[in-house]
Amino acid sequence: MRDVAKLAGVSHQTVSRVINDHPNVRAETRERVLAAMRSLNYRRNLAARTLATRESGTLGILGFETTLFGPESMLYGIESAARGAGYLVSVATVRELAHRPVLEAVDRLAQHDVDGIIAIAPKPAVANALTHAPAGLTCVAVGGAGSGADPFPTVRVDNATGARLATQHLLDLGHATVHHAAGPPDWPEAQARVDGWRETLYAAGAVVPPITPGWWDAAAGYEQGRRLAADRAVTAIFCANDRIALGVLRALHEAGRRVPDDVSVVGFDDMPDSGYFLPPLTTMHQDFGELGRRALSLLLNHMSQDDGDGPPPSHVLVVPEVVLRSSTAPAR
Amino acid sequence: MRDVAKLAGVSHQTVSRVINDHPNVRAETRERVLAAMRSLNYRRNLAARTLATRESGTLGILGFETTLFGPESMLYGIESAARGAGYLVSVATVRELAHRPVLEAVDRLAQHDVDGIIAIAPKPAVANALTHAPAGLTCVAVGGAGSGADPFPTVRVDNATGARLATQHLLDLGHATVHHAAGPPDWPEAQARVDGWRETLYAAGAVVPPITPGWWDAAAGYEQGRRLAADRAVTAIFCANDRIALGVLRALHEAGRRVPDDVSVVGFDDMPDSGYFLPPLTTMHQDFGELGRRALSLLLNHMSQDDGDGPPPSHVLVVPEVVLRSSTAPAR
DNA sequence: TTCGTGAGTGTTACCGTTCTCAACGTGCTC
DNA sequence: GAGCACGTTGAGAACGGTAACACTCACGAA
Repeated sequence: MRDVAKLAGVSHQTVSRVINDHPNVRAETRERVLAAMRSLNYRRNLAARTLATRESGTLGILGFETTLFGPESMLYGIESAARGAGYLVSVATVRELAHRPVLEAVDRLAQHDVDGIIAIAPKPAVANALTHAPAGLTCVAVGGAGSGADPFPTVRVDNATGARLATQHLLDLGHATVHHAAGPPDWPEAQARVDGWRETLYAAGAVVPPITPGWWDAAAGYEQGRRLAADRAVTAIFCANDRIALGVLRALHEAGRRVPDDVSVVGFDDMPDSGYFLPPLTTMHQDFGELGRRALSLLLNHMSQDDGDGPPPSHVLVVPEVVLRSSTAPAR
Repeated sequence: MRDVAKLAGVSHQTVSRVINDHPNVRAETRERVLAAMRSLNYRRNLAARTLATRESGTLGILGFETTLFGPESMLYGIESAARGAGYLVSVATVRELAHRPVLEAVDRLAQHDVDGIIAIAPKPAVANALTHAPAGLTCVAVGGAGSGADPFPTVRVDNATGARLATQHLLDLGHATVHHAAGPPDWPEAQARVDGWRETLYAAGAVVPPITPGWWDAAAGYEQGRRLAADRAVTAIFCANDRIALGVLRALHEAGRRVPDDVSVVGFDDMPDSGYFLPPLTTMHQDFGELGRRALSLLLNHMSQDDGDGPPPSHVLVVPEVVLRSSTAPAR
């Protein structure tokens, strides 16, 4: 920077002003400085800037170390949006969604002076830990299913509504009731899907079948599918996600129950290849990339106005949509 | 830091020495400093350290903005290993695997003073761009299929061998020949799989069926599957990855050709739920997390010895393994 | 004419580390 | 007992920017 200043015949401060688009610089001077910068191939040193301003131009993403489809695809949405806003993203993952590890991850990010954090927070432990983040560090939580009164902005999927839509779709097809292949009971998103499903059945005066605790993958879905396939009364199944649905489909197939002729199946997520399951899966579409972008814009919003207490945190709720394919059919 | 020094009754320099585990500090002094640090809840400012040392404690990952399974799951392997080594990872993604965007992404990372870069480099454009990275910035490429003589370290999957194993497995089952549902022809990894497949057929004296250009997803697999299903001579198909295999399975099913009774199918990748396809997919297992860890350790290795020209770059080659499930059976 | 005002620019301090080098014991060797 | 190496410590200068403030003009109003 000193070299640039010398070459342009100005002070380093003027160079700084040019870099930061300060208005009070004569156009001719600015040109001279820009020319000098070009000819010296000057690049501003971000570390020095960070030291002086306490702003790093970096955003932190707090992730969950696993191969769940949702969290992964969100990363790209966030990253590309962040790039557009001039930020780089750093990732810190936790192996376990517990208080301590999450705090440590936040700490790692804070130590690197991130300007804000987007936390993938599918379980309350993450959100709780977030409230203990250093003051002045803006956080946004995405995922999970909170009270809607969290002390920080959130972006969430309206899982209950999604589940209602899925269940109603099956009821509308004439099924007497709808069974549910549930996710892990300690995940609020899974619980919200159970709630939406159950409410819809109540409202329709349908029997509410029992559920068993599960997990998000096909293996767990297969287990549940075996249970459900054994019961000839089952004609419609709403699965907590597409991977579970994949397992359920296999179990039904092995039991000789045809989909959708004998049993209708609905998934949740609309992951990339669910249109190629056997049969192609009717499911609830979620746009995770969009979710990430929304989270980012929320974060930037709150970062810019975090002086004082500011307005109450915003809460974005995204409603999934039904994607009709071939795994559902009218009850016979 | 000044406060810590004052409280401990030493100079700031001594505090710095304690932080950096400099040997020449009296044990008693060190204790005093550590106590002061604890009581003041001192945290070293990384930006200042970066400014002084030009080392940021951050590693860059150059990714590809898409939902391909491999690249995604590598991230977690890298991140957790990096964490263990005391690094944070920053991610820069490109939308397009071309020269310019890749250079820009490298540039973004360089501007944030990353100490090294792991580039997901499935296509040569990435590797080429990497050679133009700023001098002194250590890079490692993972993926793709280079000459084995790249100027930087690489971690690669031995796709040709994987394809050979898959093809041989099908030949060993008694199939006269093996058809191939290929990936995109301009991706070296896809090409290597074609090569391995073709060589194996040659060696066995089997007919080499024609292939058509494809893509990595189930939709493309479905297209290829329809073509192959129409040909009653097809009894064995080696798919360039599991997603393609999913599409192929659907196409075969719709054509009334049973798997594995009429046709055997093998995939590549062993993605999480391929054991729950209909039928469960025999495939080539790749451990992407491990790939990421290998890449990281290679990077750290080369970073520590990058003074001078150092030794020639290492090249790691990982061989995939056959995972036998139910989509293959002896020819009838 | 005189003074205030605001645009344009420079000067100096400061952000929180590490690096370089000098200074001070202390114990050992000769 | 003098000289010397070495372990221990400190003072000051980087590192490369930004912030705060002072200064110089040109211009318009009093």
